This record gives sequence, C-alpha cells and structure tokens, in this order.
Amino acid sequence: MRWTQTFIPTLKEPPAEAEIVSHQLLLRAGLVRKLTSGLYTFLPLGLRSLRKIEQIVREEMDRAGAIEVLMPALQPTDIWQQSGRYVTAREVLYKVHDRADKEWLLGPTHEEVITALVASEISSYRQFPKNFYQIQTKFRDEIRPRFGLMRAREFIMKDAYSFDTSDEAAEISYKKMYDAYTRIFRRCGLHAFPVEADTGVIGGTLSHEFMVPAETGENEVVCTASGSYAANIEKAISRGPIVPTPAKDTGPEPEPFPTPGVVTIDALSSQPYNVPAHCQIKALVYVVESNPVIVLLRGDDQLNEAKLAVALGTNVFRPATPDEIHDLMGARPGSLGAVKSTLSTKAANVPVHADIALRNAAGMTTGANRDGYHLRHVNIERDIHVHHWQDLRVVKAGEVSVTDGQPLEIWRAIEVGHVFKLGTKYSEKLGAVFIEESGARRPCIMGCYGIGVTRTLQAVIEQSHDKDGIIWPLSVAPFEVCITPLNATQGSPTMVVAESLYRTLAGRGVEVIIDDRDERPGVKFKDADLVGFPMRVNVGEKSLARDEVELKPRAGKLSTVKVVDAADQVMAWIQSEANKYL
RNA sequence: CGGAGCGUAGCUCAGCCUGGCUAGAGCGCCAGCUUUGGGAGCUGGAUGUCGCAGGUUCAAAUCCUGUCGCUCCGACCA
Repeated sequence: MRWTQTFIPTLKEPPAEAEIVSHQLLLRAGLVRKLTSGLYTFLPLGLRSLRKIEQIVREEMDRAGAIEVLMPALQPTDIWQQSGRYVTAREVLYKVHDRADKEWLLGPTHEEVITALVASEISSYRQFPKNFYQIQTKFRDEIRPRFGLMRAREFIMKDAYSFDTSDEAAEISYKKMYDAYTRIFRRCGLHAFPVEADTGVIGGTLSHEFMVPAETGENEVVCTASGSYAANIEKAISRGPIVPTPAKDTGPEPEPFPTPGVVTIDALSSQPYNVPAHCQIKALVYVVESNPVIVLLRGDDQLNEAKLAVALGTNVFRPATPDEIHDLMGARPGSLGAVKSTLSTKAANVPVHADIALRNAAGMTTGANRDGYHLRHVNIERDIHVHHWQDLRVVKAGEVSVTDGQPLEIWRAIEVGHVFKLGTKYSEKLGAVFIEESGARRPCIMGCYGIGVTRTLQAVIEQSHDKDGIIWPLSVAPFEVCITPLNATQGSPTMVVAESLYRTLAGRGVEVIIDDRDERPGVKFKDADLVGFPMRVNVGEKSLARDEVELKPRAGKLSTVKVVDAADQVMAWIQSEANKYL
C-alpha cells in the first residue's frame, strides 16, 4: 500500500473529546472517526487491524470446533417475548418500526435467534454437541457510551453458543471456549487473564471474564499475586475482614446513648464517641420489587449490590428514599438499626439480610431508630432477628484468599471476553429440545461466549503504547512494515531503493506500506511512530552512501543492514516476532 | 435518569467574568520561494450562521431563558 493512495488522517494533538490514551490514539493515528456518541467509522488502518483480530478469533473458534454462521441483526420481537428478555432487557434494546408500524429489534445479542434455529433444526441426541458462532455488529442502547470503542452503541462482537445434551458435555464445551479465549488474546498480544465472574440472577456456577489490566478499565478484579485466585470484585470473596469483628459481649442488653447530629460511620468513630467503624453495624434499607428489606453490614464494609442481587434472587431493587425510610423505621438514615426492641410494628416483619462478617458480633454499636441516638452493647445473635446470613460485602485489598491464604490485590481491568454456562434457560423457553436415546425429550444445555472485538482492538492500544504512539503487536498491526524513503522524489536513488524493497517485501507476502508522501523526514517518523508499525525501514541518502538502509523496530533499537540483505533481514525479524504470539 | 463540565475555523484553544471597533492565535489547508535525518522558515491567501431558538439592550460570542449536542462521575455491559 502507498501512503498517498490510502487515507491516514493523523492528528498532532489529542482531540478534546478523548479522555483516555487508547481513545486519543485511535483518533490521532487515523484509525477511526466519530459519527456521534458511541458510533464510529473505521478508517482504512483501523479496519485492517480489526480484520486481523477477527481473523485470529475465527481461526481459534474453528480450531475449537465451533461453526461459523451469520444471523440477522434485525430481529422479530416474538422470540424476545418468549425468552422474557423483551421485558428484562428492554433498557438496552433498540426498537424500530416498519411501515406497517410493526416493531422489530436491533439485536444486542443472539441467544434467542440461535436457540430458535436449533429448536427447529436439531432434534436428536446424535447431532450434538454443536457450537455456533458469528462475528457481527451488535446494537445496545447503552446508558452511557464512553471511551470511544470501549462502550459503544454499535460494536462488533464474536458471539458463540454451545448446545449439549448433558452437564458434563456442556462443561467440555465451556472448557474448549475458555482455552480458545486464552489463545485468542495471547495471539493478539494482549495480557488478558480469566477471572471468576458474577453469574447474576441467571444463577449457575460457571462464568469467567477475560480481563486486560488497565487503569482506565471499568471493572475491578481481585486476585493474588500468584494468580491462585482471581475474581471480579462483584463476585470476589475472602476469608473476611482483616480486623476481626468483636465477639465479646460487653453488656447485658443494648444501651441507648445520645449522639446528636451523628449520621455517619465516620462521625461515630470520631471524638467524642470513638466507636471504631468495625465495631459498628450499618443498616441499609432497600426496596425489592416494592417490598422493603433491611441489609446489615459492618460499619467499615461496603455493600456489594451484585451479591445482594444474588441473595435476593432478583436485580429489581433500589435503595429506599429518605422518606420511605422514615416512614418504615421512624428515623432518618444515619440513625438506623435492626435491634428487635427498636423496630416499629411495621418494620418488625421486614426481612433482615446480614453479612456473614457480622456472625457472632457482640459489643457492637448501631442506630437506635430514633434520630440522635445509637445503641451500644449490641449482640447480634441475641438482639437482632436475622432472617438471612449472606456474603454481601465488597472484598478489600489486603484480605486473604480463600484458596491459599495469600493477600488479595485489587486491579482495574477491561473486560474483553466472557464465557458463561447458561443451562437450559433459553432452550426451555424457546423449545430447543432433543430426543435422547431412551426416546425422552430434554432441553439442550447451553453456553454462551462473547468477545468484544472492537473493544479488544482498543484494549490492545491501551496496553501497548508509549509517548509517541501505538506499539502494535505484529499480529494485529495494520501493516507489518513501513518503508520510509526520506526523499520521495520520483526516480531519486532513495526512492528507487525504497520502491524496490517495497516490491520485494510485498511479493514475499509482507504487509508493507511505503510512505511516498513528499514530506520532511521528521513528519514521516512522527507519523510512523504514532501509527505504530512494528518495523520501519528508513531509506536515506546518508546510509545509502554506504549501501545501507536502517531497520527500526517500533519497540527496539535502530540497526543498519546492506541494501541487498534488507529484505531477508526484515523477513527474519518478522518471523521471530511472529513466534512470540503463537 | 441523577451529578459536573464544555460547545468560537478542519484540530487545539484564547476572547465571555466587567456587552461596544473588522472575532483572534497556533497547527492544518491553498499559492510561491527557500529548506530536506525527528511534526522547517519566510511571504501571501482561503476558511466562522461564535451549537440552535428566543429574550434583555442603542449594541450580544459575551447577560438571561429554553433547547440540542459532546465529555466526565454513578447504575448497565463485550
């Protein structure tokens, strides 16, 4: 490819709209342009890298035995009604109407479509296992698109769906995808690692997200240094708080004491009260499908809403409003508690969910359900009627792993993939049943597996760049080699050598671009570094006088080679570089 | 949807608080000359409904109201 014959609109300065470095570089290197929030045009170089990632994904899915299909992005509503997601996923659904005013959906994901296909086409146990995948544009009405391709309204996803006849077989399918994902991200030059993920209200036990560590990531991951434990913070557990919960009874019964104006954990732990946060019981009121529940946590702990969703069996809940709280508890937030003797008649029957870190807690302080008062000498087993003991807290750095007692760290990360064992949720609702050997009919066991292809592209940039620009891994670079003639005058010795090398490399199958622009060397160097081609070959009069050209790997040191050896040297370099991503 | 910020040239921004000449700079773009190993120099040139709509005023980029868009923080997710 010739630079002058493609379209690479680089920018000197980062556009104001881009906050994070990968987003800035996507724009500055001329890979994408924004149409409007969450919608991007892929320009030639961005598209080339995107296609390379897609191809890696395709090869590894094929290797794992998955079968490529292509499903419609436009979908009828009835299958979504059947699965129930017309309602539960309504927030992310883009709906369109045809001229007869019939409603259609732009697919945010394809469980319904693939399950309908399997329901109508596959009926015998002999036809399993099957795993279908596609690489396709998805549409989601994101609450807040952001960071360029990281969270877009329209994005390219690889989605795969496995169908099996038993749990054991489904686990094998799951493992194959898990292994394929590990290979895919490695081949993309990404350091991605799997973590246990929340399965949400769907339940089930098997779910992993593939995470790329990045300060700008939207997720938090809890892990040990050795990797012996790794989980999304929504799911993460530990052996409990570093400072144990007091368990010594300090009084015969709860004792109220005045705390005028004290409505925070901090205030109660300061002068003149000096009640350490871990000796307090925090009471929260939530409204679950219009019914109140009380949630108890240690004062120094935060509620993990994902865990609460699992505990409640629904994700339809919200914090109660101050008015609702006052109406129920007779006190305002900051003075709440669940001690039996302080609960109003109305509150007495409200379910109490307590975090397990509060087990056997004694000598605790909590709100008295009376503004300006707290209670001390609270013994939770004696004084509070706990209906449900559950793990509800957010794990903190420094606590130790349940697997091997190693200290836990917390990292931010980008989720690039998610593998999920679905069970029979969709197969039951959409009638994907098969006939087993005995003649009985049973629903298929499903799994679903997603990779955010466009997000992966940006994650590569986020993880691999320096002050000058992108540092593409060879495997996903838009071009492997950039030839930079320092004088682009047609027929000049420099250009003759550059053109010759260009033709030789292209003829040997190297993805090469020649910067044939009539620009000064500095401009070309800056642009090549910004775009991040893995190898740059400088052809200039100085070195040409010695019959040499320069090889400059984007991430390595400059060297010189004889003109006649240049092509071989470049080939050798590419070969050794390519081996790093296998 | 709640909170915060920003909309002035293709890009980055100044001007706005305290209204007043022809709306500016750098980069980019066009022409010419010079230059040619890390975003060159000089000269000349083109480019703006100051996001949009109302209002206040003798006068609005500037003040007020509304509206649209973009960005960031939270809930959602590949």
